[in-house]
Amino acid sequence: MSTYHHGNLRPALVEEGLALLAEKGGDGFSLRELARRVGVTANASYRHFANKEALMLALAAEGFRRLRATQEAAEAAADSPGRKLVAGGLGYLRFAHANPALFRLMFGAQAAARRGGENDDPELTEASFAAFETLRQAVARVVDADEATVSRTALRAWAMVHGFSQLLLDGQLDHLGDDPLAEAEVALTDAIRAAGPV
Amino acid sequence: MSTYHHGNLRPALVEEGLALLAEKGGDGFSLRELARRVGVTANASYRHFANKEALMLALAAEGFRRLRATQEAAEAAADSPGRKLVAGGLGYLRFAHANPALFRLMFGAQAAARRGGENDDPELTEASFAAFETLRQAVARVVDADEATVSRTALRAWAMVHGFSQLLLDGQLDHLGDDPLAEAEVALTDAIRAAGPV
DNA sequence: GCTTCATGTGTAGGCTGTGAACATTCCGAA
DNA sequence: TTCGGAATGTTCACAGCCTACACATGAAGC
Repeated sequence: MSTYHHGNLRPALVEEGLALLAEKGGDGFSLRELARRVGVTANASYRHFANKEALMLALAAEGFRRLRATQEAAEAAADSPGRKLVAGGLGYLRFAHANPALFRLMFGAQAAARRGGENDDPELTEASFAAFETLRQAVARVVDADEATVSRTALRAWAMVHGFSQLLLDGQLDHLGDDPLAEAEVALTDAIRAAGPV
Repeated sequence: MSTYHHGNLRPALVEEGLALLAEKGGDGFSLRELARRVGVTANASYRHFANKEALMLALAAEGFRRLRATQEAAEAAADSPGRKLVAGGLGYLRFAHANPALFRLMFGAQAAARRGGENDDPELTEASFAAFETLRQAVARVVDADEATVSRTALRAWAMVHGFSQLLLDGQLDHLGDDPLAEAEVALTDAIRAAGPV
C-alpha cells in the first residue's frame, strides 16, 4: 500500500471531527466512526491524541479560534464603535446557532477538563481567553471609563450575549415565533443598546 | 427472595439518578451503574423508561421542578417586589452552581429531544415553562407596563441570569477571584438593578 | 385457587474506548 | 547508498456500555 501513512492525520481528525460533531452531537460522537471516516484504524488517533477527551479539547480550541474569527469579521464590517459592539455580539449569537454542538462542547469541555484534575489545557484556555478579549476591547471602545468599569461592563455584556446564545440553541426561544434566531437577534440588539451608553 | 419486586423502583431510579449525575457528570452517567446502586438488574429500568434518554429526560424534568421551588423559596424570603426579583435570580444562579451537571442536562436535554424527532416531552416542557413563568411574574410585579414589554424585559432578565449561571459553572468566571460564585452574585445583582427600573 | 398482568432477571449481540505488541514507512547519519 | 532509529498505522484483545428478547416471579382480581 502506498498510503500506509496518512500523512496528515491530526488536522484531518480535527477537520472531520468538527463535521462529525455537527452531525451527531456531543453524545453520539464516536472515535471509531471518526477514524472510519478519515479512512484509518480506530487506534491510529492515539498517536496524535492521548484519548478521546484530548481530541474533543482540540475541537473545542479550534471552535474558540473560529468564534473569535467570526466576531472579528463581524466587527470589521461595522463602521462605528457602537455598531461594532452590536455586530460582535450578533456574530457570537450566530456562531452558537450555526454550531450548536461545538458551542456546547467549547464551554462544557473546559469545565470538564478543570474538574478532571488537569486544571488547564493551555491551548484551550488561551483560545477562549482571546475570544473574550475581543469582546472586552469592543466594549472599551464604547464606554470610555476606568479599566475596572470596562471589565465589569464587558462581563455583563458577555453574560447577556452568552445567555441569549445558550437559550437560543437550547430551543428555549422557539415559542417566540418561527424564526427564533431573528427574534434573538433583535432582543439582543435592544438589550445591548439599552444597557451600554451607546 | 422476599424482595423480587423492588416496589418503588421508578422514583428510586430518579432519586439515585440525580445523585449519580452529580457525582459522575453527564458523560460517565451509566444506566448499569445506576441499577447497581439501586440494587437491581440493569434491565429493570426498561420497565419504567423506554431507554436511557427517557430516564435522563425525567431527571431533567425533576431538575426544573426543583429549580422552580428554589426560585420561589428565595423570592418568598424577600420583602419587596424589587428584592424578590433579585432574590429569584440569585436562587437560579445558586441552583446552577450547586447542580452543574443537572443544570447542563436540563437545558441540553430539551434541545436534544427536540432534535431527536419527538418534538416535545410534555412533562419536561411544562416543567421548564413553569420555571420561566416564575421569573416572568417576578418581573411583572416590578415593571408595571403592557404585557409585551413585561415579556421582553423578562426575556432579557432571563438571558442575563442564565448567561451568568452558565459562565459560572463553565469555570469562565474563575479568574475573577477565588470565590467565583460570590463574584457572580454581585455582578448579577448589579446587572438586574441597573437594567430594571427597580 | 387460578389467571393475568406488572415487574424484575438472564442471556446475548453489537457498539464503544483503550492498552500492548507488531508492521510499515520515513528521515537523518555513516 | 545503506542502515538504524523514530513516527505512524494496524492487529488483537478486553471490559464496559445500551438494549432486545425470552423467561421467572409475585401480586391482584375473578
